[in-house]
Amino acid sequence: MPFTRLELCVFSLVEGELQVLLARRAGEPYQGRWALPGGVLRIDLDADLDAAAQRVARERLGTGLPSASLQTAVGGKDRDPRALWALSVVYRSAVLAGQVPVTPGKRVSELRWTPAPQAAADRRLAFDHARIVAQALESLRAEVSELHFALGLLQEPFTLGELQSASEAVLGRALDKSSFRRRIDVAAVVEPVEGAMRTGAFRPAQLFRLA
Amino acid sequence: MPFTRLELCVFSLVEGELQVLLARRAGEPYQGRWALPGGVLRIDLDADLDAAAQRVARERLGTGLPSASLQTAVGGKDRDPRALWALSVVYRSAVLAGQVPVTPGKRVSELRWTPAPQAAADRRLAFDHARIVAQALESLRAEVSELHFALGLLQEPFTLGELQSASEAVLGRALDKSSFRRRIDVAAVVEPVEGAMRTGAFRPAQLFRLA
DNA sequence: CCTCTTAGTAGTGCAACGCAACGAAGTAAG
DNA sequence: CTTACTTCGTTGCGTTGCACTACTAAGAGG
Repeated sequence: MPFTRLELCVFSLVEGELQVLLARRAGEPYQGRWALPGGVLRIDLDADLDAAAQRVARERLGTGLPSASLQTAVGGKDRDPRALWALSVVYRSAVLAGQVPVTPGKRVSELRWTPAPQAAADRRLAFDHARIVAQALESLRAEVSELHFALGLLQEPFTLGELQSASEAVLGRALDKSSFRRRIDVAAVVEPVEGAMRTGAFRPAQLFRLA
Repeated sequence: MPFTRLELCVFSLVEGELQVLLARRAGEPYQGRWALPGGVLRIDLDADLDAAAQRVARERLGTGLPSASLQTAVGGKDRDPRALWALSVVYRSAVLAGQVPVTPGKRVSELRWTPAPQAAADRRLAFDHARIVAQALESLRAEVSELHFALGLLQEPFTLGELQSASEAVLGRALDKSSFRRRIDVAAVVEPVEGAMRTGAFRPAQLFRLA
């Protein structure tokens, strides 16, 4: 049986930019290096993979991740110095950076938000985690392109302007306002919150929630 | 460490229909029932997950699967009577039914091609394999919709008519000829084999291969 | 009242798609 | 040889979808 781990790829919008959560490793191997938060699979504690992801999140980040979902699996020799053979199940999640209080837990000395494209290309990341981030980022972008919004990236209710800004941050490019609204409309992915408006400096905007 | 297996979801076009390969189980558990061919992960034999998929294919089906690729992973309690906790890595592949000589190997008493939508809904399949087939079918259809053709489903060279028929068999619906050819053209996914034509009962057709 | 900024809505032109029809190239039958 | 039939491959056309531009709407602040 291989050494079996679970890694978390947690995305968030921090300062209007898509960032991924990295953990500084408190112990060997790769002590002091940045890596995805993760832990070993515990068949005595976890009912299934989803439960394992929640447990690992609580242990490493001090919080659960309601929107976590299975991303992929990687496995092979020489992936981890602790074992001849290592298998990693990768979970992906999107959270509100301000809302979810991530605090360094067991085996983590520090947590940091890093711009996602930068982390995906960072060769200094421990293990093969840069490749894992790259793949998760690609998959997140594909979903946002198809208007399957990552629940958790935005707080409900939200305005269409906020939804568009979030999509642009994920995709890394500007979108056309009118096209975006038309696609949102035909896809019927959001519904207006009757009577609720976001008031601010300028014209109030209709608030929406996911349908 | 969990009990770690690898399952194979092998698709093919048999009699113009998309079918999936099922294996009748020779031993317990679920003896005599139909299931996806699979086997335990062997860290002493496999360099990585891809290599493990090839080894399992050779042991159970008597042949390798050049086009196999990772599909997903499932894990949890009570998935397999042999262990408290079982983790399955799922591989997906597409092959030419006639070309690949599948023969029942170790722990398999019989092999059978079953229409994919039927297998995906068959509650009599062992373990949670019906759900796995359903998910793999959905993913295969998404790829064919985007003209990322499953290499292996067709023998090269092929005619555009054959490619369209194969796509229709996977998707389970008819496609428009001129639209299909236009999309193939702009995507530049195939190139003509100069001078090679398929002769048959009627007008010969240009042969193509993947670009 | 005017200006600034953001919210939201047309209009417009191009590209893609579905549908249908047509000529081309071969076989098969009379 | 002529005709019918089948598949291959292309073309034309109406409709739909999409991106881009430009416009109006609504509130804040001077």
